Amino acid sequence: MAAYRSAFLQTVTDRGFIHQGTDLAELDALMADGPVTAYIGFDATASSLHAGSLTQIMLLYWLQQTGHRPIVLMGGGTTRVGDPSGKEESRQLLDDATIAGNMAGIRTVFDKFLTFGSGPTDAVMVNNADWLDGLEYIPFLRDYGRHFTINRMLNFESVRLRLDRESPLTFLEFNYMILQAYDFLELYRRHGCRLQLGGSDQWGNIVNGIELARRAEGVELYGLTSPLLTTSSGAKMGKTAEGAVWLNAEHTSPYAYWQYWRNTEDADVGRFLRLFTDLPLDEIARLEQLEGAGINEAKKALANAATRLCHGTDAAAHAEETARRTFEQGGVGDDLPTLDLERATLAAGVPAFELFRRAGLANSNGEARRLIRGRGARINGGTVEDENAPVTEAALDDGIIKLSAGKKRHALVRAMEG
RNA sequence: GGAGGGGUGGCCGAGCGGUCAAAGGCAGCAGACUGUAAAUCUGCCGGCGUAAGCCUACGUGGGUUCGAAUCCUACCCCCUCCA
Repeated sequence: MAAYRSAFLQTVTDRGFIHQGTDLAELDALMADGPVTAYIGFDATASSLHAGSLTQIMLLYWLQQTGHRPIVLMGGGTTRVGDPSGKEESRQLLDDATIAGNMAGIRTVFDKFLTFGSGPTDAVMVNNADWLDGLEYIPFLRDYGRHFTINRMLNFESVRLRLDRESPLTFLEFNYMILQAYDFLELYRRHGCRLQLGGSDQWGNIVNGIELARRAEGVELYGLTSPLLTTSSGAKMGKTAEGAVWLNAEHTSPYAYWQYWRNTEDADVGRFLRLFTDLPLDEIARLEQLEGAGINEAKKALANAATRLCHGTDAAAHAEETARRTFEQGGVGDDLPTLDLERATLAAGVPAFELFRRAGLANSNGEARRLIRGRGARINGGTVEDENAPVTEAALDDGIIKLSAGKKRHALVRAMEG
């Protein structure tokens, strides 16, 4: 592995973030020399980001930590176009209000990982709608269209994929890559941005931007991509039963987030520690050595560190404590999802299946029934035998009832006065 | 514009007048085994209902029929070939 002079390149290389890059030696010299401004583009198709974007977020995190300036580029303009991306269907177009709302949500995620401001290494968030919306067709074609040859664009993987499958690729989508290249140029002009980071699927777009800047401005820009991640068993990052693992507490609670990382597959622990935590590499090397059941220590360290970055020290400690009490002591922790019931309701009795549904451990009464019939449901640790049996205050143990669906999913029921 | 093929449950994909809430696979949930892991094996896997049963569902709207995912018809969308 090459040794770099710049802390950034050294760090991200050591941690496994780098898939490929342009002219790494030159970039290294540039970054060793002083703060460099770099960006990653995110689209505004959802109101938050999920764990699948974490690699990119961590790249920006390390960028800032090593003394450079991150730009978070929101694709407010390009979100309305849609990346070809090899998918069969063109992406659905969103309206402006939705996009604006999504951007605000995403900003709150980045606030956890980056320091925003106006200092030399403070992060900024910009919206490409700021320059894309005002583009005029003819001048744009004349000034920039000349730099793109169809011959080359047809060779990009995202395009070729669609053409090979003879799946229609609209001109709208085809333009996405031009607009994205233009983003890089524009960020260079406005913010002196020299580097674009992104997933390996963005390589073509990044190179396009570099190419365009060279022709239009005679300037050398750089690009780095990170590998596309899957878990060792091939699943996409950041997906679970409930869907995506979100990075904001409203969508995915810190406890659920902690659990996600705690349940990492053995084979992924080392890799994830390097990518998704800020733990020092020698500490990670030690954790990686653990074998058998000992590897659970490493998974806890992973969960703690990842949750701390995303939700803060307190939330991480809470989540860990809840997990400890719940799993290691068979007890309860206060971060567990909780259903509050009025005392009178509970006194009257609630059928077991209904209670499981209301506590969020089943999505429908039928699912709750099946869970119970399959002997996967427990109340205070005891298997529920009768799906219809009413659960009353008699089940209250120290003021709460602990419901479990399987070994991992737990919830609490509390009685409230009134 | 002409000719042909197709739109089925979260996804893929069978079914082509009743026995179809719809084969099979994937994903998911639960059980066993474990270490809150993976792999493996087993069960479950539209909604409501204790149940009988009812409701919703096979692109959309009409229709034929005792009965339609299956037949007819109009419309929408996708694909292939020809111009």
